[in-house]
Amino acid sequence: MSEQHQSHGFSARGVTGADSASSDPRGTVRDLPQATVTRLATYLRVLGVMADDGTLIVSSEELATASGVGSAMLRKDLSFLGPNGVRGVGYDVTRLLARIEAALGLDRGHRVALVGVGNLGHALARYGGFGRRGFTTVGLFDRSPDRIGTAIGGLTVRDATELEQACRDLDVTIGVVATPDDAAQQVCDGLVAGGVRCILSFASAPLELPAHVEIRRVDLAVEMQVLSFHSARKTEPDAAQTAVGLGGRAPRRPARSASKDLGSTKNGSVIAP
Amino acid sequence: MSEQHQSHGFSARGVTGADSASSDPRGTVRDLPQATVTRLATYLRVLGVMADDGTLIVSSEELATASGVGSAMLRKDLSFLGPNGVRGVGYDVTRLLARIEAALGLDRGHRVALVGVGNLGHALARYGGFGRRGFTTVGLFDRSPDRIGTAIGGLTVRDATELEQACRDLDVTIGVVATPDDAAQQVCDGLVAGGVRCILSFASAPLELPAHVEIRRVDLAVEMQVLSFHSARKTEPDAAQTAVGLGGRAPRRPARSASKDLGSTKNGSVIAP
DNA sequence: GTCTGTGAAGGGCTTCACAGCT
DNA sequence: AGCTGTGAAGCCCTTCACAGAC
Repeated sequence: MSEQHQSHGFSARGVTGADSASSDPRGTVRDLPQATVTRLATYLRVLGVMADDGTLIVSSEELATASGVGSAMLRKDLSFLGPNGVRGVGYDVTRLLARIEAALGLDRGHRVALVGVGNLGHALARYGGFGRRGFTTVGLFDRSPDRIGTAIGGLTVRDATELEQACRDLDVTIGVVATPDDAAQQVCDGLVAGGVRCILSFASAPLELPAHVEIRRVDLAVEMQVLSFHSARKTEPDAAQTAVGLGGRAPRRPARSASKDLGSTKNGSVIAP
Repeated sequence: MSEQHQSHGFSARGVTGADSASSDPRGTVRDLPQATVTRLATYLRVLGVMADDGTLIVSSEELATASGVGSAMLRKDLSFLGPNGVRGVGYDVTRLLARIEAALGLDRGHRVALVGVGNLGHALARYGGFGRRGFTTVGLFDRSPDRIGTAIGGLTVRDATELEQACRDLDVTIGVVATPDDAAQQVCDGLVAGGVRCILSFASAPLELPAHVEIRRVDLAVEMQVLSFHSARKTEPDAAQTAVGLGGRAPRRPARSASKDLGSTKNGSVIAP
């Protein structure tokens, strides 16, 4: 429906749909590159610290450095949200913060259901991180009789068989799966049946879901194995490399997230400079 | 140094260094695309299940489907390890498993130090996932007097001030940071000083490290916020979409990892089909 | 005939470099 | 003069389609 507008420098394949291009008068934005979405969350965090410090204005260079990206990429990321800065000056910290929050939909508040309160799930339930920035945990579920009925962080663990109905009743928007692999698919099915369309899974099992459900997986085993590869690439080399690594007291380099959808460091190379 | 060899269809920018191209007679492989490394870990898991089931031969189509990727991509990924299959037949499960394990350096065994045994760290310490597949947790550290001296999963929590020396003594190859943000940089410095060159961080603070240190970050807040964006993109739309979502009982779609370095689903689009 | 291995085409993301506003 | 916003170039990755081995 409607017409392409194509107001930005990219092609038309972002992460939204329907109309493409810019942002409507209010906060919502249409069509952001996947990689940009991931980084916006990073900028948000840095901006939060700056706001707390009382910083009022920040330049793309400063914010980029603090976020561990290049200033050009930062500017392009922000440009997808429409004009956000003042040329010759910089960005208004508070305004930019609000702009990104709106773009990520954090201003609507999210209701989170957590399934599986074993080792990891229990830690997540008590983890404050979910509570902040617009996320509220509204339900805990497990299938173990030992855990059902126990209280964690103010919530009582419910029977996983109630999951579907509870998701509807509680109006859950995001489901977090922290169960063993063998239960993950079934749990996801329950979440989806309950109307949940966004899932964060810590199970390593591959999951099948309807196309309209968005899933993100965090697999610790994969992360460790990727590191293992890089470790191997540093331990056994045919010499030459440590020479470089030590020669000039290698300059510090900002860290890039592993969970980003794209380009960890930026180029994929990890060889000595 | 040395010469480029360029035996594969890609350009010369993989993730290793020194010589490029193929694999030496033994297991080690030089120059893999970052994205391929991440997926190899996924294949490994699926192959493990198949091996346990007694499957002897698997085709690229089968393995790809079970891993949630396209068969062409799977074949290209595997081709970086050299010839692994038999044309007209498929891949020998056991052999491929061993090949990937060797390529990821999992056959050397890794010694892991975990710093921060609070909420999340405690769960990770007890999490069996690290223990399997060649990873051995050899040290737990924290700076809280309440935790130092306690035992978790057979290990005693040590004072974080001992970190640097302990990393040397224990020959730690991978450090896991599960501390609060304000301690993360200091902990990383300690790990690096102790000779650790691969770090997995759960802190959301950006970290600065020497260029020869590989870091991967898992940031739960970022994951949640990315989901928030997608949730917003599904909740408020201008109609038209639910129609599609329900119309044909949307076919199941394999899940892609969030923690991959590249292309979650493959295209970045999340609009209705 | 079947299935692997791979050049070539296509797409998305990042980097560069500069136009444009203050 | 300074800094943002952005076309264009380049890079890396994915997908296609087929040559090649069994």
